[in-house]
Amino acid sequence: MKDYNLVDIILPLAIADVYTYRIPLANPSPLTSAALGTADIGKRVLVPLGKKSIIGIIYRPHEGTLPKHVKVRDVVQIIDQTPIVTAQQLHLWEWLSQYYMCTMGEVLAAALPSEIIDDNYAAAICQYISLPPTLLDHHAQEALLSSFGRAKKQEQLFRTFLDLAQGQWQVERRVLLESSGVSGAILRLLIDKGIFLEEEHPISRLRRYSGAIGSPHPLDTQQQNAANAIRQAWQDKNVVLLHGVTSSGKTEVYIHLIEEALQKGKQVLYLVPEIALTTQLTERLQAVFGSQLVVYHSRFSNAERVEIYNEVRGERGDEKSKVILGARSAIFLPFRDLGLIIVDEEHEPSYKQQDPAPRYHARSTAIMMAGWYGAKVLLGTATPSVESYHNATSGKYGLVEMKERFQGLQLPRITIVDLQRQYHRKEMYGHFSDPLVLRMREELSKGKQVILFQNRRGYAPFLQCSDCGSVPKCPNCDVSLTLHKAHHALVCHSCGHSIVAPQRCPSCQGEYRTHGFGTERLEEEISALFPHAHVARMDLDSTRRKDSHQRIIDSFSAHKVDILIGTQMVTKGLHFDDVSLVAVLQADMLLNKPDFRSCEHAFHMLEQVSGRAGRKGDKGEVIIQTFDPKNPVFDYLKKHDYLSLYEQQIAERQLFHFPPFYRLIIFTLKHRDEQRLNAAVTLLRERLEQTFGPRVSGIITPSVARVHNMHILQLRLTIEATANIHRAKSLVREHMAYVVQQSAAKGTIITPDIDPL
DNA sequence: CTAATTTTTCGC
DNA sequence: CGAAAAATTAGC
Repeated sequence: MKDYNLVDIILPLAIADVYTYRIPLANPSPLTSAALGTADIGKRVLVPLGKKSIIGIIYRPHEGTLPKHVKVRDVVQIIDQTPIVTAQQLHLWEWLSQYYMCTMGEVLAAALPSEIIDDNYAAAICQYISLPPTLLDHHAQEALLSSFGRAKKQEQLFRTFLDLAQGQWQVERRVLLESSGVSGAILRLLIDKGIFLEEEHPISRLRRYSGAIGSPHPLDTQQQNAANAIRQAWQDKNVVLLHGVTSSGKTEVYIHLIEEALQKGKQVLYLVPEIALTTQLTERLQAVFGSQLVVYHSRFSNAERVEIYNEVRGERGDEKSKVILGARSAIFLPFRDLGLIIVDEEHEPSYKQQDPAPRYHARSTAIMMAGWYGAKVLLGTATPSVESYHNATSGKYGLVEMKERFQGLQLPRITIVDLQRQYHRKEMYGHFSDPLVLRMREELSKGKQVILFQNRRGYAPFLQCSDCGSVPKCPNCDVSLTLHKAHHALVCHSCGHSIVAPQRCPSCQGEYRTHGFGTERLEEEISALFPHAHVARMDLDSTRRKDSHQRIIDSFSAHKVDILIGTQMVTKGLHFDDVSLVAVLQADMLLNKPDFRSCEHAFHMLEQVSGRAGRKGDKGEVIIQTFDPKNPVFDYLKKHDYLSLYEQQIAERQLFHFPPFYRLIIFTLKHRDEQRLNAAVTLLRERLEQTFGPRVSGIITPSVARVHNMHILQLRLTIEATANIHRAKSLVREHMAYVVQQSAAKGTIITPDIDPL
């Protein structure tokens, strides 16, 4: 007769499998019976691991036999009264670890705020002092005051309480002691006498909106039609793609659909690519949903994340936390009644987590979740990803279009400037072409604002000695160092390594010349060209400090700044009424990436930037400077013709075996030692080729072939979309396991990236 | 992830 | 040659 149960525990570590532990049943000692509740799935447990103890999650009862060499140990403690991870969450974790080829532990570590896993989980407590019911009456209080007699301190304490209580009959303990100046011992005495009651309340660290709540704006005809079409499409499809041009008023459509989900008692998950960049959206949602809205992203403090986690999990009927606005990691929250998931700006690459595993795509994951929860998904964007548009036109998703800008706003006029011609004719001021300078002058003199976009930070991407031609490189990575003039530094944008910028070439004493330009350089040129304009720069360097990002936006919004220079950051959903001109200083970097998505990405980004131009009244203008004016992307952009771009892209994707017709897996192999790396990549290629034949690429040298002193090589596996992907992945797993076992390849780190961007 | 164990490197 | 540093592996 066995006196224990075996359970599989997920540990928050990168270990390949779940570990099995025993839950003792018979003859519990007083200690263990107190520590061991029922071992339900989803509860946290404290288990021994090596010499230490660690918290994990009960995953399932263990089935089958264990390998001989493992000696099963006992669970130390079952931590929770009720499970903190729902069955649906565990299902999600399972799917993620299978699909994206990572361990359950890696998913767990990403899914739960670390404070839930670290033992220090208790909510912060605030102690309040209140009165027993018998003393709530005024006469009873007077009678008590006169009975204090010689006990002056006690009387003083009680009077202070009455002053501070102000009808609430509740004062924070700390406040009462400080303002009465009485010692804690006196307070304890009165509590023991039954004159005061002591209560503990958890303090909330959530900054919950408490301002006025308004109703949603009424929808115009186009918005009304869109909302109806979406409802209609949801009748027989789970996912609808809402393709609406910039400022067609998609947000109000979302708001109406969210309201409907809330009325059915459902929760709503509203995903955005970067929560820090969406103050305007947050404010709008708060104005409608008030305290029902919570904002969640991974940069919140752990305490806040734990609190949101618990509230989302809260019991049915709880009026709070019904709408969760979050970045991609919000998919991990313990929803009870998820009815709607909105994926705003669905084309944004930041929905895919890149570096630490799990390398998941929040859009794909949201669509899977919707199936399990019986929820609906709305993908919204002005520039759909080729994948989503393909799914929509092929009938897998519903498709709803909004083609007019809200209140009859016009789409901006787009002008392409040929840089080669401009340089040839010497019609350039630094990096500004004549036509651009001219248009900036005109707009600034009219009191309008200008946004300049350059997707590169720093002063110059590299220096070169004019005598010997040497270029300062990062000692740890295969990249040149970027000059940051303000800090007199050369910085590696790959690993962050930074050195003092040398005045002259250390080997030949030659002078350095700068090559290329970043936002910092533009800022310098602008102040020479427009000495009277107020200029601000928004990039990673100027927004390091907390709130500095918001401060730049606020001052630009308040028109304290005339010209805003920035990287990608300025392209994201901000609305400024006075911006009449947006310029892209050099589009070529976007176009010339060796990547099958570069054309699509360039279109997304340039279309998003253009969306910043022209709000009220006039038609806005966008000037794009490029050395490649004949690139077809510009024709699509000029006409705001997404459809033609899509048709051209999808044809190319089919022709060259790319998604959505084929699935990709990219293997990145890293090793400090180049020889071992070469051995490993050759081995892996051989093995893969045995089962996948010509679907395996040649060895790929990435554009940065060494980072942090690790050499990097890649392989790409191209699998037909119709193939059995589970079978393929299990073969891939075998090959990877085999290669890292071989002594010639020892120490190679192989990371598979499923559906790479 | 941490701790223990094995391998490599390095200084005298 | 032995100590110190780095790499590797086990943990249920």
